[in-house]
Amino acid sequence: MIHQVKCLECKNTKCSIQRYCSEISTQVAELSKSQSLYKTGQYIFTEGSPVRGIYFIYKGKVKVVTAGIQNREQIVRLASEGHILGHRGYGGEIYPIGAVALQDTTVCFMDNATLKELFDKNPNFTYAMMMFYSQELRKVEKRIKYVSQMTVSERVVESLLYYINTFGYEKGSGLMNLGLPRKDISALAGTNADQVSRALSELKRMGVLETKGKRIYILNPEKLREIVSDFDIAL
Amino acid sequence: MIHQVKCLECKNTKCSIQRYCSEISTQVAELSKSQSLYKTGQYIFTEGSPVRGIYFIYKGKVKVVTAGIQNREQIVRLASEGHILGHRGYGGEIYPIGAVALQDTTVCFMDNATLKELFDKNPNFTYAMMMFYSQELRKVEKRIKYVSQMTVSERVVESLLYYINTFGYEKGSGLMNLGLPRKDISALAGTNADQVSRALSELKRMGVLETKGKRIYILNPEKLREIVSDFDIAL
DNA sequence: CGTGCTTTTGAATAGTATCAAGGCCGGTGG
DNA sequence: CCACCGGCCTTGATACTATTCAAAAGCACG
Repeated sequence: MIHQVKCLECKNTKCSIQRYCSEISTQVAELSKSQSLYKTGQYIFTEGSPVRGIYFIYKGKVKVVTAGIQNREQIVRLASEGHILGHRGYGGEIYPIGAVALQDTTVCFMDNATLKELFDKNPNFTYAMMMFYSQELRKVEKRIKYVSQMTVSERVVESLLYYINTFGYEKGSGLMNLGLPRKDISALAGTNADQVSRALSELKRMGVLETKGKRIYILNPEKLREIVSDFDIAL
Repeated sequence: MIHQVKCLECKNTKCSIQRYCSEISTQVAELSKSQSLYKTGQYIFTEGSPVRGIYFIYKGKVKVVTAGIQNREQIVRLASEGHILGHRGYGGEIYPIGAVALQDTTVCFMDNATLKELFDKNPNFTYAMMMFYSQELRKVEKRIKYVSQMTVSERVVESLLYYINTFGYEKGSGLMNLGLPRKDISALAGTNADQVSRALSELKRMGVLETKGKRIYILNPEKLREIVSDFDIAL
């Protein structure tokens, strides 16, 4: 629990609460909302724990994970400022996934009861959330498609693209923000660190990127997109 | 367009409209709803076509498909009586998937405008649909997990289980309703017919099922579940 | 400068897709 | 009723891809 930013004063324009809830409701929310800081590597909530509510990322970067077979970590989603966490659990008993801070991250939390009250008082908010879920569903299904039909190298490329779309990279050098270890890339691509290394070496030979230790520099994002262009379906 | 069943007289208790919309709204819906019959093999809507609204299965069985690489068909979902179709598209421009009747199927159609009106007048309906989307999201993510971590044989087992959960099978003989060709099983499991055949042979040797031509008899559903029990996560 | 971790690469192994051939139905027409 | 045909199913051989294990090299940190 840290310095509290009130919804009414919040500058995060991506937050659905601010956009779709009337002022009165926002004040209701204020009462029950809490804001917390999580340090790099810390769990915001864990897979299998009871659903207490929904989180909004105020600032920071997060990976959403699930434990696969033999407890191998699988990254389900990357999220940053303005994104919602824990919505997959809403309506269920326990969170089917966990969320880990990739850097120091501030999140707003709203418990189930408050959330329900907001839904009841703001049909527009409910509608907006429904549309959000619908969009998420389309995204996940696109993901299913590439997970099941791409080769390992292609999945690595897709992961890199997803990564720079979500977290960005330095326009000049091409350095990817927040050096993601190979282990994380492999958890995103659904393979192991060895294969990621091979795939990256191949991409180096093609001249689309450069690596210096664990740092990855994207030199030719266009060419990256070309590699997986066959899979690009309308979202 | 066939014999019309009015929402108010509809006996389909699974339909969300009937459950969550007030009587007045139901009458509004009545005006714009249409009901159509699709013959086996016929497309209810195709991937890539503009989103006109949402479909509800009144009676029948449907597969939801998407074209993969090299136009290889991939089955995204199986649906039967009471299930919703086309909701993934809602809020988007075009349907990201298509729907094909697996047997003669009657569906109710509701266009975007009517749907929006129902949402506006029935917050409970919006809320129910939101919860539905949330649940769908959890399901699809469970699917991602098994698609990316199971072996081919395991995916075939999972497909069979999914199939009998959705469409059922004769309790006595174990005969699966609606003989699904190997090609469809492979489209569901994300592989080809050859591999499905191998997996089925293996299952035959294990004594969990029997085949007679294209017909599949499930002898030991419990043992089937055991095979993939490592992947069972809470939904 | 070690020390420990991550990355990279090679080699062996396992798993999967593809191709081809043969067999088994299921339907059609003589 | 039976013979034929076409399509689907099954299975083997082969090529390819991915995983695993092991070892060496590189980097980060004290």
